[in-house]
Amino acid sequence: MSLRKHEEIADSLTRDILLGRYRCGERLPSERDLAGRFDANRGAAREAMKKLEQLGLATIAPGGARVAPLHEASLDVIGHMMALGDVPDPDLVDQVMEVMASLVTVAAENAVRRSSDTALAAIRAKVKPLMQPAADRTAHAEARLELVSAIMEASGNLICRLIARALLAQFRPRMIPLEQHVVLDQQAHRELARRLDAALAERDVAAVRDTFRAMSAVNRESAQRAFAALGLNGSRGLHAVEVNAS
Amino acid sequence: MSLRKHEEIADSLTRDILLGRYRCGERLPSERDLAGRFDANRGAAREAMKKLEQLGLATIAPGGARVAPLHEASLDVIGHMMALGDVPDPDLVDQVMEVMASLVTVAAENAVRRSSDTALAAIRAKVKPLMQPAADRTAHAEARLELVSAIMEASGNLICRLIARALLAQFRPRMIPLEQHVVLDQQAHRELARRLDAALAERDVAAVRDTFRAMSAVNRESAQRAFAALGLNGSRGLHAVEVNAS
DNA sequence: CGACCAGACTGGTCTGACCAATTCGGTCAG
DNA sequence: CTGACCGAATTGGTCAGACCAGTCTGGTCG
Repeated sequence: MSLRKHEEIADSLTRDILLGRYRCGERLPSERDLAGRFDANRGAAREAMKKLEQLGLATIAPGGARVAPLHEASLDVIGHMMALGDVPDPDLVDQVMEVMASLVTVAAENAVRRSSDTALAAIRAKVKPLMQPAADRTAHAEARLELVSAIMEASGNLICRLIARALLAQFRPRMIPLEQHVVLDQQAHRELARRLDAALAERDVAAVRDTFRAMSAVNRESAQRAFAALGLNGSRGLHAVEVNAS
Repeated sequence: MSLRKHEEIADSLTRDILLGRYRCGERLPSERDLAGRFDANRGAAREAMKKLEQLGLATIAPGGARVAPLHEASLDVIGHMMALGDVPDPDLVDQVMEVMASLVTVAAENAVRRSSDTALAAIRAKVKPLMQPAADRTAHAEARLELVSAIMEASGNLICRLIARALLAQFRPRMIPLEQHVVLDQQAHRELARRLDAALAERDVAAVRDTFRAMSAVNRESAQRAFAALGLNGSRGLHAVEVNAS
């Protein structure tokens, strides 16, 4: 058990809430109660509760802490939601990829409009590896991520960067167990990369947008195929974690 | 001074970091030092540092805490960034509105595709008020927000909802001082609302997308006009808060 | 049956202390 | 003079115990 006490408590409570063992609005155990139950200091229990509040899973007030509605949680909960099972929920993964695609498109439009020629050339350099047959799966994924990072950086939109970073930080580690089942349509991807490169060269905003949209569709489909290969069809777990109003 | 000690310390440090008084990578004062400087308990200083770490503004490790690169911060920093001056930075506001527009579009596409007829009718009911001359400014803004909320809820994309909620929670309060200077092109907006209503009725995804894009353009322009009315042209403060790599 | 009140309970804060790891300074060998 | 090296001071991490103000609960009284 390398986890510190407050992490142990926080993880346990997080799981319990996300799995619906506490209903929304219900009272959570008191700090002293938790401290006793986990054989820990009250400070540890307190820190755990703070963590839960930071995640937006609980509102903590004098008199007692209560479970908050899930739709008021922080963005950081999705990492915990994806960690509930040994494999993340397919629907959730698709939602993350959808939002990521949208953000990348926004960033790309800005990058195309605002970047200097040299900055644009740097981005195109990141596209190059995607136009050639990939050495292996992870190398290809790595190249795609580098392209996304470059575009985010060049976009000049800090909000975009922050959200994308937060999403990827929670998303990537949870996708590792799936990586070996992802079969990307390399040929289609190479063709799209070529189109993207051309669109960037001409600073054709509409073409860049459309190409990214197509790319994201390919990625999302391949991810869902990976889930299917594991015998998981969509719409599975998100219903258990009901998004109920207060 | 109704602020508690740890809030006072955290706010002070947050300002100092965001204003660049501490460089990225630089060491922050120790907890004991802060406690002495603010005449507070070490627990208060500790809590303040925790808050900074939660904001992603600092990485805190045994041996000392250091300032983290801004682009690795949490989404919650933008609220603090917008609170740096008496009026938020125009560029930052535009970035937030751009991302929001993108998210709303994504949500709307999903809502159109996935909603039941009754749910879609509920959304169209939120569009109705926007098709008529608004009673006053705030009522119109309120109506737009309700529409966005309804679309987010109907989208079924939890990530979208969480991000939009987090953004709006930080965005709205900071825009209050600007509200009186915002002059929205009511006629154009009514026309767009009509187009949106028609597109929703026909479940025309492309039309919905285009209409939202146009709406967001109108909103962004009117916001920037409000800044111009205050004598603030774009590109002002974000350069002071340089986004420097580690 | 409802209003009300006291006591138990809760989170918020403070004090003071100890530990392990990291920093930082000076020291000493090359 | 430079470098490695080592120990003391400092740092964050944790713990224990205590008090306060506000909330909540359960029983009592009208």
